[in-house]
Amino acid sequence: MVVSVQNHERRGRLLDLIRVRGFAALEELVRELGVSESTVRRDLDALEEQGAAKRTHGGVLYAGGMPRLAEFDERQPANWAAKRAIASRAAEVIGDGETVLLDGGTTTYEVARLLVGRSLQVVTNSLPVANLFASESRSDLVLLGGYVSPRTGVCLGPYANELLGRLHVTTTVLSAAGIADEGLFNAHLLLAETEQAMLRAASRVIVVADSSKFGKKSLTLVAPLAEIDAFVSDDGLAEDWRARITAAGSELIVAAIPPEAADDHESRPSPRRRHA
Amino acid sequence: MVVSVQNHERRGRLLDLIRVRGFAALEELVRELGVSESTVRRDLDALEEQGAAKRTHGGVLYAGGMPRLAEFDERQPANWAAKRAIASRAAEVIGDGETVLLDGGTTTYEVARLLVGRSLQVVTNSLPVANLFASESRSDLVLLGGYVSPRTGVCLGPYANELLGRLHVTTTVLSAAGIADEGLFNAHLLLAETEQAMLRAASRVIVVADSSKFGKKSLTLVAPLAEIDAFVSDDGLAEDWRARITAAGSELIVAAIPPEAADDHESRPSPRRRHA
DNA sequence: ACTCTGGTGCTCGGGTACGCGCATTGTGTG
DNA sequence: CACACAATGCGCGTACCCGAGCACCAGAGT
Repeated sequence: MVVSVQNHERRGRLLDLIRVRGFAALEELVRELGVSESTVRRDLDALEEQGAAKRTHGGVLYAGGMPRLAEFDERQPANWAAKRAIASRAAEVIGDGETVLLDGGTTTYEVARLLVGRSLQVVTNSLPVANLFASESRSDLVLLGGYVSPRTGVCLGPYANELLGRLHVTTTVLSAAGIADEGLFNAHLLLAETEQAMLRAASRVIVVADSSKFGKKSLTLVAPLAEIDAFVSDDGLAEDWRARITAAGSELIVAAIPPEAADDHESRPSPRRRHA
Repeated sequence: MVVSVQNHERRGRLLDLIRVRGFAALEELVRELGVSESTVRRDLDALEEQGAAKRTHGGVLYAGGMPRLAEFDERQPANWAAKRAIASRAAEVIGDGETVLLDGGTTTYEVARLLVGRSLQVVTNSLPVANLFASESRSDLVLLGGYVSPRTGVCLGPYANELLGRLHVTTTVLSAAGIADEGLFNAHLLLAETEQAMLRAASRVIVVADSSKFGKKSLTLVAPLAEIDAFVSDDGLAEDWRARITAAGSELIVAAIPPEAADDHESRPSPRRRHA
């Protein structure tokens, strides 16, 4: 049983197309491979049987791809609405040409998404964030090295801290697991050290955290409130916390969770009704 | 257009499901959201109009995805068959529990894919390779930092080299742009320095290169042949080159390019059998 | 209490992808 | 030279998905 080399060659090209695009319609595969629809269909069946691809109606999805990080999978949609609103405001205060240091975390990841395509120098310890900028020619990317935490995909450890000690950035965007009177809290001991190094490396420090983080403590203290130049949160933030932030000498930026089509929305019972 | 609260809430959950899975069938969305098919369809239309998702026949694809690296997009399918065969053999000679240093490049990426799930300590300067291991709990991952090359997605520069100087690994898997009598060649000057550091850090150095690389030179010399412990290539390698490799004191492993569908069986991502 | 409007679910006609079977072609073999 | 086998392409019946239209329901405004 000798399978012709063209067969094998074509399936290689096929899997390559799927692999590169992540998803491909059956029609375009027919066009690009120059064979009939039936043949592509059969190849796709074979590939699916091998587990290399997953068929869908009208196309095929690459399966042998990259696994996903736990933290990004467990994301809660309600929080995500706030995160996106916060990220939008945070991205506004970053100017073109700046050198930006981006922390790990889901909120900073949203900030990073909005910064893609801008003319920036980006420094990060987060693998997901780095992926966003890796192929972006408009911005330079510096990645901190070190041990990579499997759950969050951030680089930790002495190497990252050491490299940070020799860098300077205009703005650091930090995330936090909790914000209390004592200051910023984080759940990871090594990460706290790295974030402290991030603080020292920056002229301006911005903390992005949705309102649920305020009043919570976590494993370890990262920095007192006074060391933070600006907080960005959502409009669910309690009044007393707004006062405490400004009392600590930090700027407070409150993002409005989009009332309508911008995206999903959960709190605020009745924003406005246009029919008067 | 003002949308109700439940509407937003549901669309948020919807987009979140899509975001996490990358792709979702319409049927499962109906089941998990507990609404009718029509409603899901309408939501999907809205989401597509916002550019957040892309509809396909029978499902929906997340659109806010990650851009892809140039080098991996331009991959030639013919070479890829050889690369996969080579990677399969290279992965065999790496034992469980080893500390492996993986270079950037498409061939080493294939090696990395086969190593996912094995019990290993992985060190790499390649962002795509790091992504493979990032969420893998069975193996530890250390990422070299530094400036990230937009085209290839590898970390370069003095920081990466410096960190390498303090590491030791059992096996380094290197790629090469060309292999001539003088030794290994590479197209990138900074990368050559990093690869030299990789050589020094390892007890054993394996070079993976398809047969087309032999006899070619590139921009800069990385290392003489004698410093390489083993070469892994495909059976298209000319006889005189096989002789030259062994004459230089290096082991030569020749992978048979599967004449049939065999390569699909052997180099499947899933099985982690070892016949070493 | 009435109405108006936006949201939801159901249904139906149309289109399209799917799977299967068959004819054809090219290649290796006796 | 004849045969077998694999692979491809085409055609057809079927099932599924899609879009539009319509009826029902719930809440806000009058």
